[in-house]
Amino acid sequence: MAKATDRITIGELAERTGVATSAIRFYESIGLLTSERTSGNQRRFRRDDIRVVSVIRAAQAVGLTLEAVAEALSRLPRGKTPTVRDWERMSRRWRKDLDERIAALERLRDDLGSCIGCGCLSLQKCALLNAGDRAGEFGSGPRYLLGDTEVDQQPAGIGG
Amino acid sequence: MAKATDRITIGELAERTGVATSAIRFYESIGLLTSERTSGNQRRFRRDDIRVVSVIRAAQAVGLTLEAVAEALSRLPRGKTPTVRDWERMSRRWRKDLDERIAALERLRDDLGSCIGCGCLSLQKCALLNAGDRAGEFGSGPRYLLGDTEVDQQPAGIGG
DNA sequence: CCGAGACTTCAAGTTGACTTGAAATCGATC
DNA sequence: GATCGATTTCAAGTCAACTTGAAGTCTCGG
Repeated sequence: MAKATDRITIGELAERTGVATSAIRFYESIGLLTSERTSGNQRRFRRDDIRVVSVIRAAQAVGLTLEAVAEALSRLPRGKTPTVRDWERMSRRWRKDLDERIAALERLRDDLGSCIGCGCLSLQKCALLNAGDRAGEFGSGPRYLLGDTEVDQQPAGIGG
Repeated sequence: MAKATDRITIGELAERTGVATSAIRFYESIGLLTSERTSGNQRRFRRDDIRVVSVIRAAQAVGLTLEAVAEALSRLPRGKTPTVRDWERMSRRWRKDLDERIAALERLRDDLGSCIGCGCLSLQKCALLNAGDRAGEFGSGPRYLLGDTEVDQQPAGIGG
């Protein structure tokens, strides 16, 4: 599989994946993709890279950073395109992240719900607001809301 | 309520909310908070602002941008601290966002699940990967994975 | 063999939510 | 009234994930 004539241009890869060429170059620059060059220095990707790019986007959709994707891809045999088995392994791992992320949001939703239900804004029990008011005692803000799961949400401040 | 002696310094507000003073100044700079000044030009916040900051953080935890928070706060009577009723209104609205966000992630999880279950990586049916391979026909990438809900995920590129 | 359009590199810009640093001033305490 | 930590302003830096622009080169259909 993957004959030499199978090579595609960056434009084709972009079209097939719906990802901008600039993004693809960026992915290559950080090592998520590799390519060969024509005699005229133009990139030629393998058809399989369509799948790699799709995997990257899927991972991002799950909420993973490109760094995490790189980590996952680096576990594959050198430069190999993910196979069915590889994909299964990855998606299983990513699913765990997804589940945790969903759980965190549901936790938050429930907190919101109890807030609405009990009118606890008076700062006695409100799970959301109380975090701020207890900070004086505990020395930490509402951060716990961001989930202590290993989903590697930003460490302290919300926006990196 | 809110006597003149009730004013707190930025440091105190920071400590009580677990938010850095620089972040608080930033919030004020974009109009999320207001303060008065001492004769020596130092900020003095109202005790109530602890709650405002907590609301800001809670909103962020729900996934809202500061712009959205500003929008929500601007609906309050001029410069008023959110009351129980205000908070209920806000949290109800935010909950809708939360629900949509959760739904999007669950959709994604289910797609992942069917992928894992059916070994469809061969690009026949995989909801995640197929998006990339069908792009040639539809002219759009795996973007639908990012959710078409009004949750205002980034429009096209993932990282704005 | 030519021209249009795809491709190249590299630096700089973008967005959101802040943080960091410098240099100066304030204010509470001894 | 000195001291020292807290506070001030403002510009610039950070981070992720790209995008944009400029200026030049390649490729392919006719």
